[in-house]
Amino acid sequence: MTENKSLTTGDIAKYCGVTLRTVIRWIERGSLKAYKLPGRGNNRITPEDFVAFLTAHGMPIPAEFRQQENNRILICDDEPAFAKAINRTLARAGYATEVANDGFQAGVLLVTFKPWLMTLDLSMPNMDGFEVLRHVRGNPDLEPIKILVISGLHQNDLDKAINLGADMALAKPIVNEELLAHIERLK
Amino acid sequence: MTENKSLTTGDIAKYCGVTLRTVIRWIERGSLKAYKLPGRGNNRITPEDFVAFLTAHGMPIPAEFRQQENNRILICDDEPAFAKAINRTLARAGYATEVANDGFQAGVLLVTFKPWLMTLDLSMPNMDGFEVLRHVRGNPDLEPIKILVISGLHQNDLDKAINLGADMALAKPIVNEELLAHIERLK
DNA sequence: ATAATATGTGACATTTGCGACATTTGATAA
DNA sequence: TTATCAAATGTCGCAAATGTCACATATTAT
Repeated sequence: MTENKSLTTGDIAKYCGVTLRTVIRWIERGSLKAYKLPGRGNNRITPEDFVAFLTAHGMPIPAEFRQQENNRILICDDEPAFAKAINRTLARAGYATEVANDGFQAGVLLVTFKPWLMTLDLSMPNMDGFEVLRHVRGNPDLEPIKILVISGLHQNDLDKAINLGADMALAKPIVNEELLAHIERLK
Repeated sequence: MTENKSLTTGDIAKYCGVTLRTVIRWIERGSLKAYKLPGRGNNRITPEDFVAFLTAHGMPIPAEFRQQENNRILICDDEPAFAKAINRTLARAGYATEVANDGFQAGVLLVTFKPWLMTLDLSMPNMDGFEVLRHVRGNPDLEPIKILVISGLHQNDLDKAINLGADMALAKPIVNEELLAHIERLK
């Protein structure tokens, strides 16, 4: 539960190498958005507002506020057995993984799980991989996610996937070591 | 997830980024309205009193307590013409609408658009409406959204949809006035 | 029923807001 | 360069708000 905790003026002061008094002045001036507790009006700042403030002023962002990067991977495959196999490989390699068995789950997890990479199986009867690819690349609101296509289809389908914005396209069968190497290279 | 359940001091503390002790002090001072359980007088706060408290002090309101404005509707239909027809009807009636043509869009929009109601066509070749229904009702993290199923399938499919958690199931063809009336009744 | 978890309370420690004033910073003109 | 000025930031002290800790007890889960 430590992840979504609001910050006090003291916290901000430490992060910015500045006095608490100064932080309060920033808040008073409106540069830093904050809300007040009912007591005497002690200030609280949400992490989001803090990073917005930092980026707006070109200030360095402390490591703990940087988005956790390059460790969350979403596996999109409608065949549970295959998805499980990939999941096991990636989980063993230390990645935090989630599996989507259809387009709906893929959409939800893409937004809530915020992966930096997704593996996408094109040859799925219950879910059009090309369509997912088109949506993700066509929606600027979605994270600039890396997409690694996996497919048992023909080479021209892999090429088509690349043209649609996939960062990498692998043909089945997949060798675990190769998969991990390709993911590592996409970082 | 957002039932009409009373909140404990611990809940409030987490939401406000504050200690349980402080919450009790707010209650003692009268800033936060609460009632006491018979046992030792443990405090309980109704969601209504909580949001009243938050707004009164300019504090941010957590997403799960934000008032459902009952005006955002998500239309799930893979047939653009039919989706457009429903969209026109709902937009004219004053609703804010978004259209999802496949499961992926439905998943993304459900999370980002946060509709209070979704219309769901079951008879879609590119998207399994039953699967969407199952996912939405099986995922406690998703909003407790109202689901209005629209289908050209047989009556037993409508019944199946109701069993899966749909709040209403209408058979095609749809009469605009009836659709609006049913939506109004679900509010 | 029993165990695990959450809550209330008091005493005490720490942090915070704020005013008044000192010091630094950066720009500008002499 | 130096002087000067305004804005921003730092320092100090106090009162109020909030946090911490231990423990008894209520509530919830098993």
